[in-house]
Amino acid sequence: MREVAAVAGVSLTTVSRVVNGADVDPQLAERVREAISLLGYRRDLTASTLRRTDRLSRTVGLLLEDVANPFFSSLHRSVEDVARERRVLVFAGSSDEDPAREREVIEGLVARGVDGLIIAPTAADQSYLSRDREAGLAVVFVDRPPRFIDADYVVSDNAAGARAGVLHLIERGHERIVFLGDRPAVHTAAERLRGYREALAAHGLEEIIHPPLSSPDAAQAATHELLAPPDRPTAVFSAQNLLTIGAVRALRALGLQHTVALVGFDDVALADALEPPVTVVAQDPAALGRHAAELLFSRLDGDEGPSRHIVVPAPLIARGSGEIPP
Amino acid sequence: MREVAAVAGVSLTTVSRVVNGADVDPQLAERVREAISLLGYRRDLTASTLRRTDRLSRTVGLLLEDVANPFFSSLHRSVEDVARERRVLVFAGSSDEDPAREREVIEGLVARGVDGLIIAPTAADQSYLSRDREAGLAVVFVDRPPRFIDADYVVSDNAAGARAGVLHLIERGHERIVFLGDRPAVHTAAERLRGYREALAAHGLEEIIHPPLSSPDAAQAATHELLAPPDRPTAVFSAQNLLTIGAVRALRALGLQHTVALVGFDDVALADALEPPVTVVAQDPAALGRHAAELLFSRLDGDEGPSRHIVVPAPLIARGSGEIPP
DNA sequence: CTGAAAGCGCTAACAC
DNA sequence: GTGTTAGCGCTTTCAG
Repeated sequence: MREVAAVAGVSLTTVSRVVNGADVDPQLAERVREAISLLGYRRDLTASTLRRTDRLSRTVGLLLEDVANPFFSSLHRSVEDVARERRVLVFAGSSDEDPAREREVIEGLVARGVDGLIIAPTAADQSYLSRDREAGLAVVFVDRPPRFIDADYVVSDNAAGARAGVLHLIERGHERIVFLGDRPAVHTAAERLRGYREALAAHGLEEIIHPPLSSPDAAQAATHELLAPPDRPTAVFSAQNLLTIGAVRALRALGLQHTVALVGFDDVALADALEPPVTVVAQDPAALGRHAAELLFSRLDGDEGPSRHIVVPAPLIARGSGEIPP
Repeated sequence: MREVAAVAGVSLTTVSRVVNGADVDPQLAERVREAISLLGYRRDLTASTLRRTDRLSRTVGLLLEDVANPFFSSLHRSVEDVARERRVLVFAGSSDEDPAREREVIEGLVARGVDGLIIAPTAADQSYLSRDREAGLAVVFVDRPPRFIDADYVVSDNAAGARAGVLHLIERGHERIVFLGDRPAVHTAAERLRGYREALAAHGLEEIIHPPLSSPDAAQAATHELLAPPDRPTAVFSAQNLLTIGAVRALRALGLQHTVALVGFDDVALADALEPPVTVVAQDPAALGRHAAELLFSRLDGDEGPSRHIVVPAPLIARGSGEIPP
């Protein structure tokens, strides 16, 4: 920048003004631009951030459970799209539902001066962010609400979606419906379990809840074991995309895919091309991400209103597997 | 930091030394640590980066075609895992195969002072990065080699994988094998097309190449149209994960999934649970990402050797759809 | 509209 | 081992 100023024969201030699009004499501005392209100069945004009054880095952090899970990766993409319109870059990271890892990544993000954070929280408490929020950090939670801190969040309507999925089975005559889910310490898992319970309770049916599962393989093994006679359940409700994949594999391996009904929470690629196609309660990860990002940027734009909570519906998509009779 | 120094009754330098783990009198260090936790002080890495001699930000940029494509998102995850071991954070972005967007994102990344870049290139020329590399930026290309610049890269063995996939069909007696692929301007698409051609040429068979496709829907429509009699092809080779999804849907819609053979390049979730299960040439996105990240960090660690090129094999996984006879 | 000077939060040289 | 001083590259007063 010093060189640019020297070549253009102006002061550093003027170069800065040109770069930032402030009012500058057109002739001078032109000279500066020539010098810039001549020298291949590129502004150092790190230094800029350090000095500016607003301290903005045009950078946000996105902490998900796993960037490789299709649900989260499509959420990620929609956040990126909103950020891009504002020339903001996105740090992405995975917590693997490990609270220590969550904190570690977030500390790193904050230390690097991100303007805002979009977090799918897994820790039992996010109050450690309060101080940073007071210091101007914008924070929005997504997929799950935060705990012990009042903040914006965007979630799917997990309980209602699960309830609708299970009622769908009950209405078709199923009475023995097994629930496959993640650890209920996770908000989404707990809510989906609640929906399942409410649906069963409304009809006086008995709960069949498998202990928490966390991978397709575990879900496959669990399904395999649960579907052994006697008293075989007539339907399976799997509360998460990866678990649905395991359940599908097990049903197929047992040759029961046309016998035992299946409804999954969260859509899965190719679910519509399976035999039978899989009925799901479809989340809208792109909408979750978009809303979260828009909320975040509205805060960065100065919106100081009370915290906002958006609930995105999760509609049932009947495709076949959920319509198998008992 | 000034406050910390004041509270602990030491100089700024000492605080800096404690934070950076340099040699400090244990008693003083303890006082400093107390002051730090009392004040909730967190080092500003932006300022640190600006001042240090090595100018390292412990930050890298990852530019993919689309962070939401399962192939790229799992590559992303493995890059994150390698970076995490070094406490390096990852910016992720999508180019959508748009060269202008590629440059735009990369400029943003460089302006923010990333230490290195992992790029799945789509532009016709990456030589614009030369200057930054001379200035110490580490750059590794992944999925596709760079153009007009000599640099490290990690790719799948696209041609050999495609050749093996097509030969697999030929060996089973297929003579009319259609190719569905992306624009051949993209390296991967061109290589896979080459593999297809070589396999056919070796057996004197005629090429049936559909014009470039870029979405599952387009692939579905194309497949639908191609499979109309007369002269219906007896096998389909789809050269990309999203295109395979479209092809599967079309075959199913036509009721031809057990009649027309299908081999896809790149694995797809639930491919093994389809009816019939889909035979694929499986890429290893995690290995691509891991190698790329390790290469990048070895450069950042000072490796100045000649550029290295890693080719990851893409083995065929026979599952059923590729073994349907003509 | 332009320039000189101060300083963002930190680390590096150097002296003590 | 520790403190003092200078300065990374930029933006922001404040004078002109």
